[in-house]
Formats: sequence, structure tokens, C-alpha cells
Amino acid sequence: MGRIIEFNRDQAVEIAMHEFWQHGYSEVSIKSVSQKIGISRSSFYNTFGSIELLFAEVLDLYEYDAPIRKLRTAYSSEEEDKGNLETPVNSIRSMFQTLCKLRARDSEHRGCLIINCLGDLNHFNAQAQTDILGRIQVLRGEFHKTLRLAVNLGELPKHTDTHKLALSLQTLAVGINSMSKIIHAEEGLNAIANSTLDGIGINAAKHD
Amino acid sequence: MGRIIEFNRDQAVEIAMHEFWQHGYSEVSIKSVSQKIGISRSSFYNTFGSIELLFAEVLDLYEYDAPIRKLRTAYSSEEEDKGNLETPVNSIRSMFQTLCKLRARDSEHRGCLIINCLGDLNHFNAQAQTDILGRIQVLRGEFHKTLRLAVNLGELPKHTDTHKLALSLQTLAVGINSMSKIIHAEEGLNAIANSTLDGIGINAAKHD
DNA sequence: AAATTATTGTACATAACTGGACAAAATAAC
DNA sequence: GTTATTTTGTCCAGTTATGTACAATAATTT
Repeated sequence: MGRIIEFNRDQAVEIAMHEFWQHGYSEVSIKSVSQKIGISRSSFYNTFGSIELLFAEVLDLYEYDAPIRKLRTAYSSEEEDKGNLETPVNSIRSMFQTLCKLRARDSEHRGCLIINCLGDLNHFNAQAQTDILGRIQVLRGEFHKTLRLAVNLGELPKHTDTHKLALSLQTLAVGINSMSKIIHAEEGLNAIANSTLDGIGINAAKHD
Repeated sequence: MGRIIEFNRDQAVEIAMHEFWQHGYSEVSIKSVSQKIGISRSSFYNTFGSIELLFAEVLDLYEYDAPIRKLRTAYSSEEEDKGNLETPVNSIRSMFQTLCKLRARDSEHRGCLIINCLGDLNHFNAQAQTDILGRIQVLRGEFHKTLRLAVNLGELPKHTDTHKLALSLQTLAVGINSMSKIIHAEEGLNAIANSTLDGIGINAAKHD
């Protein structure tokens, strides 16, 4: 058996995520990210293979903790009985609230890594572009699942065009992520989110 | 008197605009843009000075024809009398319609040059960053002027928070510009725009 | 000690570009 | 022809980074 790996690989991926998020994909070189992680270029190649492969891992990591992952997308009778669950519509509202909070608290105002890639698409090869666009599609699918559940549970009208609404929600999220680079106050971002959500029918919970 | 300039300078700036718009700021080198224009590097330096100076000119040109420039922002009793003017709210709706049309018709789906810069901000020096952010602020001011006029003309309620609404409109525009890289159909973009505008109180004209 | 794997540093050839300098050639008016 | 400006190409020194190869060193187990 040989030498074991010294550095924490997961932590290295997190450090890399921050670099890509802060500086943009094309400004991060193998040299610079290796320095940030604290390893040599040779070790980088041994561990990650290439910058592209590392970046794909970074996107997975980023997406894993994205606010949209907390949306309620499925019906579960067990949890329904417990009365623990947030309604689908409320989970959308909460998601936007969390999003605004995270962006406001980000001292570097990095916006959203994935949406930043959308604005910077020319720097990626065709495969990476396809990956990024696909992720954005999948994220829209999360909105869609939640909306469909809301319709099924009677929270939204039966005739709701869930595709269109999912698109509007994603457009709002894209806008807020981008504007968060300029508008730093949480209440400002919340104001945008709330007025638009109210307007498109994603209403705050009513208290009985 | 010496030799006159051979190439059309205005046309060169347009070609450069397209390059920056298509490829992103940092992918455009002096060498590549000189080639596209059809001049030597030496002539480029003689004419434009630097890539930064050229880019500032490009932003001016881009902004000059931006859909938002067509918003109605001022009261004019002459034109009011002629009954020619679009109402402020209608001019906002038209603006979004134009925006969706332009983006859908763009075969290269370039989005918006200025908003792309927002996602790519790390590639600019501090001065250029300030310039870009300032332009985005000015563009929001255009929305704000139109909204204020709409309130003054009684088109919007007196208690309308025009600052917040301008922010929401800009967020929507940012979202649509970005999404237009994925959603290419004009009717898809229009659907997003219209549902959101309806929801935040920018309603389509009512016919008497 | 031998085998295995991780880490490092170095060398190499390559790529792509930059700004500045400079001079020759070209173009226009006088 | 002279003057003035534009265009061009070339050179230079510099920058930054890349992927690959490779060998030495280090760390772990058997």
C-alpha cells in the first residue's frame, strides 16, 4: 500500500467552488486554484485530472446545497398526517426568502454560480455548455414539480399553466441572483421577490 | 494634409460591438477584433487607443439603441394634445414586447450586452466595473421616470412605490435577457413578460 | 527491504497575446 | 517635390499559462 492522500479532497472542491464563484470560470487557472488549495500542479492533475472535470464536480457540489433543492416536490401521506409539511406554495415563498437572505449575506456578492455561467457561456466548451443549460432545465423542473403538487393539492387553480409559471419563477430567480450583485440589502431583494410572487399568484400563506 | 482614414470608424465600432456581444469581453483580443474589422493592430492602436477605450464606445453605441430608450419619460403638452403618445404604462409594455422580439430574432441568442457584463464582471478593471454598474443604474432610472409620469398622469395609483416597481421591472428585464439564451421562442418570452407585468400592476391597455 | 502510491519540482515545447518602437510604403493636398 | 497623416509589418521583450514527462523524495503497508 502506498502513501495516503494528505489534503482533504472535499475541502479542496469547496475551495475551488469559491474560486470559480468569486472569479468566474475562465479566470481560474490550474496554477491559481492549486495554490489556493495548497497543492502542487502535479498533485492537482493526479487528483482531479483537469480543470473541466473539477468544475463539473464543483457544479454538483453547488447544486447540492442550492435553495431550490429545499422545495417540496412530492406528496407523502406520512408527513402529511404529521402536519409537518410546508405547503408547496409556501415552500416556493420560503425558497425565495432563503435565496434573498443568502445573497444579501454574501459579502462578496457573487450572485449564483450557475446563472453566472449562463452569462459567461462563451468560455465553456460545447460539452460544458450543454451541462450548464441542462442543469438550468432541471432546476426549472423542480419548480414545475412543486407547482404541479400545488395544483393537485388544490393550492393553485386547476387551470394553472404550470409550465409557464415555472418559467416565470425561474426568470424571477435569475433576475434576483443577477441583481443581488448590485442590490445588496436583503429587504430590497425581498421586496422584488414578494411583489412579483404576489402578482403571479404565489401568495403568502393566509392565517385562519 | 495626409492620408485619410480608409475604413469606416462607425462601422468598425459596430463590428466590435458584435464581437464583444457574441464572445464576451475577455475573449475579444486586439488581434481578433482588428482582424474582424479588417485593419492591422497598428491601425487599431492609432484609432482606438486601447481595447478598454473601444469597449466604452461600444457600450455607448449599444445603449443608444436599447429598447429601454424608447420609454416615454416626460410630459409634453404638445404631443399630449395630438393624442399621439403612448401612455407611460403602455410604453413599458411595448418596451418588453420589443425586447422579447429582439431577443427571439437574434439567431445567436446573445442576450443583452450590458447584463452579460454583469455576469462577467470579474474581467473588468475597477473603472469599467463602475461604468457598467452605473449604466445599469441609469437604465433603472428610465423605468423610474416613466413610472413617476404614470403616477402623475393618474395611470398608476398615487401610493405606488415607484422605486420598488422600477427595481422589479429591471429584475424582470434582467431575467428575460438571461433566459433568452435558453428560451428562444418569442411567445415563450412574451408569456413570462406579460404574466409578470400583469401581476405587478403594469397592465395592458383597456379598450373603451 | 520491497512494493506501492502521493507529493513535489523541474524541464520542455507550445500557445497566445501584449505594448511599444520604428521604419517603409501608401495616400492626399499643396 | 514636400508635407502630413494613415497603414502596414516587423521586431522586441515580456507575460502568463498549459500539458506532458520524468525523477526524486516521502509516506504507508507488507
